[in-house]
Amino acid sequence: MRVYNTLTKKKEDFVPLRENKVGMYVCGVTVYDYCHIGHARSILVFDMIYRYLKNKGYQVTYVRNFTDVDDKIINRANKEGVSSKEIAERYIEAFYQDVDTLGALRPDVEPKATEHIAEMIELIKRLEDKGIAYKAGEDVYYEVRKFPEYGKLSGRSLEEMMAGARIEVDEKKRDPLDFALWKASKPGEPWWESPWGKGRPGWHIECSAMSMKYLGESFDIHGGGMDLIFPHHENEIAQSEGATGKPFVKYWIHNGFVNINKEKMSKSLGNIILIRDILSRWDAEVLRLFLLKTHYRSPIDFSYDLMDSEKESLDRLYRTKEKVEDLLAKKTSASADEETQKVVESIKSLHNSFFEAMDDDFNTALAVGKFFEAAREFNRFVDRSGASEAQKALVAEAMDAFMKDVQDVFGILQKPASLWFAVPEDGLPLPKEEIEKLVAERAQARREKNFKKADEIRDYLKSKGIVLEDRPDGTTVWRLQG
RNA sequence: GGCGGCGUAGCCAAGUGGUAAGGCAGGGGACUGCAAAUCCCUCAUUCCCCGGUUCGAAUCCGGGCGCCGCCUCCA
Repeated sequence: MRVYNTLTKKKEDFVPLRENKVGMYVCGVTVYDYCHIGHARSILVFDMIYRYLKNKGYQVTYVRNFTDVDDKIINRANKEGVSSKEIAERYIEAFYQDVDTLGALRPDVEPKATEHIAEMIELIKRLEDKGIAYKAGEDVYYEVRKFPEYGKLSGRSLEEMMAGARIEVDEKKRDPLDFALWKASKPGEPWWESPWGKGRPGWHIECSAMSMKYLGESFDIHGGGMDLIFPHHENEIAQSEGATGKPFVKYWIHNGFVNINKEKMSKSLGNIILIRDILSRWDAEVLRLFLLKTHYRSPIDFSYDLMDSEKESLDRLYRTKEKVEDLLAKKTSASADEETQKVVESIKSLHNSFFEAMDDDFNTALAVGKFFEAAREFNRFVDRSGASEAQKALVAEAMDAFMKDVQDVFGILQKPASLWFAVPEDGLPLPKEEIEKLVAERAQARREKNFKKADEIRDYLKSKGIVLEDRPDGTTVWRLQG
């Protein structure tokens, strides 16, 4: 398996530090508001990576934190006149609602910053002892000039950054790029006792402290959105390696951004789309497929139209799944004849290509394409050949094996097809009884060759948004349009 | 100003030296009483433009145009 490493700017062979074990840390969210589509991408990209590593047999320890002490939380709390704790708890709960609906697997550990203050203080003390951190007033800063490799992740030198610095010069800092490890708390802010007085941690130190606590001083994968490369991850490296003298992370993985109409989503542009808004309109699997069809490092442009067309794609895969389910239900023991064998081999070969694509830096777009090709092979055999049900079932088994991995790794096609196509009991354009009565009437009319009446009924239902599908066995199924 | 990315069909998108995956939409056909679904064919002689390297380039090099991100909180 090869993985693109932000640190080296190259694809590298993936070799975990400890055989068969993978430690993975992903920067979670600051809990001061509802999560948006950008968070969803990061969550789902790393969910896919976590799922794939497990699927390949690695023993993965996945850690994702909550930043529950931060300026933005404090501001929100003050604005609402409640405690920071209350804000954090509220949005942690909202976060869980969102990720659960998205079908993202829970990480193995989900540490909160406020529960690891002691570890952070410990780490800051280590840096202080080494002379890398300095106290300035009640604050403690990291002295970037003491870490010669500062800038290695983001690919810039201190000199370049100094030249282009738009950072306001803080009198207390020795250097404008120095960053806070510990901040003295102002009145009304949460605080903890520390060797430097009452205060709270800087943002970057929590990830160094928590990742090393749960994964060790050196671990395999650290991920997050592209925007975290600088300064957050750069500072994490400086803190961790500065303290331990050991390489912090082997592979840095960063996902691309979600844009709205080619523009970055931002509060100031007012183009934020929340996860919960999307999930009220589409099933989470539609969003997953939408994201999967673009490589995780590329920017992706979100739009409702694109989601609609992705829904069409998924429906198609579910129709295929429906046929697989039906065939497996009545499977019999038979050995494959020559034609069947050919199709089975072809599907297996595509199944294999799926893994090859995934092994190449998680090329989900290619991998999804392979599954669509297999679906076509399967449909062609099942709907067109004169093969027996037993032979078709053998092909369905090969397709099912492929689909199991797609479900496992991509988190799509997880429902029974009947559930996917199930119509809601309420909110139907017509009462369910009436629809079924009309469908039965039409069936009668068709038996009597009264096609005029049959078509009238079908057109009427169509005008109400109900589509009929006559099966070869004489039955008729109905579905809601799009 | 510094650093980085991108530009492939109507739309989305994979492909980084060997002759353009896949999906959505569209057109034609098979199937069907007619449809729907499914399948087949079709839909980029060409990958932003101009030069160059090469037997061979969407892929490498040089120049240009356009879009975007980071350098400040940010997934």
